[in-house]
Amino acid sequence: MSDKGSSLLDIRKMRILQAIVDDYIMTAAPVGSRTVSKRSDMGLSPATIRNEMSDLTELGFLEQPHTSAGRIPSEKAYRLYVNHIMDSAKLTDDEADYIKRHLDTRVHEVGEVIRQTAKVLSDMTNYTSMVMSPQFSAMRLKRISLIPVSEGSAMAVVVTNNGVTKNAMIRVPETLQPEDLEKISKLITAKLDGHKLGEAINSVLPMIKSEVGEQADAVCDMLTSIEESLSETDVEVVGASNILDYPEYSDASKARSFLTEVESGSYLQKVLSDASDVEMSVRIGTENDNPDMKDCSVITVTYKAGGENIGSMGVVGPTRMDYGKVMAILRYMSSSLSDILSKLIK
Amino acid sequence: MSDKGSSLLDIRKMRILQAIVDDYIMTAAPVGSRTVSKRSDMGLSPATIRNEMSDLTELGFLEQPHTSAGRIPSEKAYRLYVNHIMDSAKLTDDEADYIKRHLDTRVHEVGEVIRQTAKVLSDMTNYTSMVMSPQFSAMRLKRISLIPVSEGSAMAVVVTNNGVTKNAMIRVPETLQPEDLEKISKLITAKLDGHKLGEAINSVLPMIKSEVGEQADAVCDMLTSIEESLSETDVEVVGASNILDYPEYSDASKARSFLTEVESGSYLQKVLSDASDVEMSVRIGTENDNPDMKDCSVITVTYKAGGENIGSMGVVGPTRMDYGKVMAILRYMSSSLSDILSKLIK
DNA sequence: TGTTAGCACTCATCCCCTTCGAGTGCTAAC
DNA sequence: GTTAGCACTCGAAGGGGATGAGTGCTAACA
Repeated sequence: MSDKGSSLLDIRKMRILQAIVDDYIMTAAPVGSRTVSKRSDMGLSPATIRNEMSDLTELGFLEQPHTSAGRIPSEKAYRLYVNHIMDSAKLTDDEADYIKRHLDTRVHEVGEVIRQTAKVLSDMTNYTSMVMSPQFSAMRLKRISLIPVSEGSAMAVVVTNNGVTKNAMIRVPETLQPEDLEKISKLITAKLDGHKLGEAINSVLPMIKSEVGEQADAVCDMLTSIEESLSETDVEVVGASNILDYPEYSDASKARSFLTEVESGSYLQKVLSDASDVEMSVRIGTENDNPDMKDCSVITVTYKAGGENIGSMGVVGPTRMDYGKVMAILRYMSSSLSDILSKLIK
Repeated sequence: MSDKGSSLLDIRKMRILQAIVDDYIMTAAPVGSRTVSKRSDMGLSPATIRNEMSDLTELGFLEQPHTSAGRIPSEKAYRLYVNHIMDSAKLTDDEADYIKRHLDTRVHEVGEVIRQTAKVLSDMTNYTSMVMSPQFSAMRLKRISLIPVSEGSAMAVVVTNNGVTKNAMIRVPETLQPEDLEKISKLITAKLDGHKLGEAINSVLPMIKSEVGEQADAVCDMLTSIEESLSETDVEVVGASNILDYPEYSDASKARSFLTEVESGSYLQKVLSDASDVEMSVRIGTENDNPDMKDCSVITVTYKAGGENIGSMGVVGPTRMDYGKVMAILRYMSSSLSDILSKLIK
């Protein structure tokens, strides 16, 4: 049996597989030949479907929980479904409306927008949503202000040229006076203006050094720890408890390990970071290299501001996820968020 | 039968009740007379215990799931237990050690300390923990810096005299230039220095007004929205999924409503705010005026800095909670956190 | 040669029934 | 007042059918 790539199933098998996946996504119950025969309007008898399903099982697209149950899709099936089969759903007018109404464009702070986005995403999909805040590494700086907090520590407020801000507590030499910090702020703001922080450290720092004289080392340390702080990305996760609505997580220990993993956030953060350059990515089941997520799928999209990718967001749910709907929602949300941010941060 | 206040059970009933509550807290299973007779070294036969248990049931301290099961404590019993019966446990050396090792005193940022505290609290108790960040209303200001972000918006960084910081994005008139903001920052910092923000708005504002002339209204608006932002208290919640370890939450829908409530955070925030003046408070079951929390108990303590209460933290778990241990841990953590903050923010 | 009806077979689920045992409440004796 | 004894209760656990959804195979059909 020659397997010239999994996409080369004949049309009929494709349609049967689609019917099975669609049904299983809705019901979470193994799908039998009779059901397929009735639901897919192909005019084939259950017996014929059975033969095809048997083939599909042999090819690894279907699995049988036990002899006399129906079939459930394998990961391979979901992969094929996502890549080649599924109807790429359009949002209904109601759904688009809902998003428009709940993403309040009057909000004027980036963090608030991020939180709203996560909330809407989770409410609409009924899965767990996550939204990464815009990444600084891609943005150009406008200003860095050092504000004295106590002897030996200061808060650095970094503002980008598109109006996103972030703060970092840093240590400063105790000898530095508030006025010194103000001077340094002005100096590094003048020098860094328009650069990205990462490159600034290398190319601009030497120039700064020559001007600050004895405080050169201190300034260098400060910039380094600012850069460190800024490279930490915040992720807003909402709706983790939605997972309990799905029967595959009715087992408390499975739910527990999912929720613990989500609460720690480290894996999700990694996925979002990794996905920050592909427009849309889908990880199905064990494609997540994390055993706690082996029964989950994670779908991410990037969002932009000023034509550049500056962050990503996504949805986590059971592998039996409504891929079409979620992908449609994510696409729409991505462009909504990009619009809002572009306006917000000009 | 005269009931002169629930605390007036005779000694023997108290000890029996204690044995039952202790056992039930450990096992989550109804406790029978034989068990009590064996475990409590009172040298009484099961039959005698049965008579007492019957009385305790009549008095409302015990409940019977069904005729042939043992008894479980009622809320009233937990209340009595907490108020009058339980041994106020001491931490073991191991536990105290664990806290010392994991509350890193070298951390120099308040938010980080809060997060660590919540993590340790949840890890040690295996319940859900929550820690409120220090409240600004009680603290005196040292500095307010306005940093231009984009036309029409600025970030206000507020620093208290004990080194706690918080930021707020605010709108500013588009006509204001960066230099104006700098001037205003210096002015309000000079005037507000040492005052609490709330009182400052009323007493200091008039003075400021006279000095800023035409910008008086703008400054007033700015201060008002800063005050608004600062009065929002952040709560760090950790370990929500721990609840799934307890059999009383093996029912998915119960777990779901608990987790949803916790995720929203609004009730917990309310509890922490309400509890901010009593050293330790315990809410058992329906004493929480929130139906989703009717099977939970919430214990809170306050923490201090510079001798003043500036925040609170707590633990949420099933009513069958290890009150003695949790209260001991909270007491210890409260003083640890107070110490750390007092040092950190001098 | 692909499609279909027919049929025996499998196996999880449901329901009923029994058994088991932990626990109670009552009574009578110590 | 305390305790042993005993009948009674009732949930939990376990053991069959009965049910029915679904399969795979075979033989007939177009």
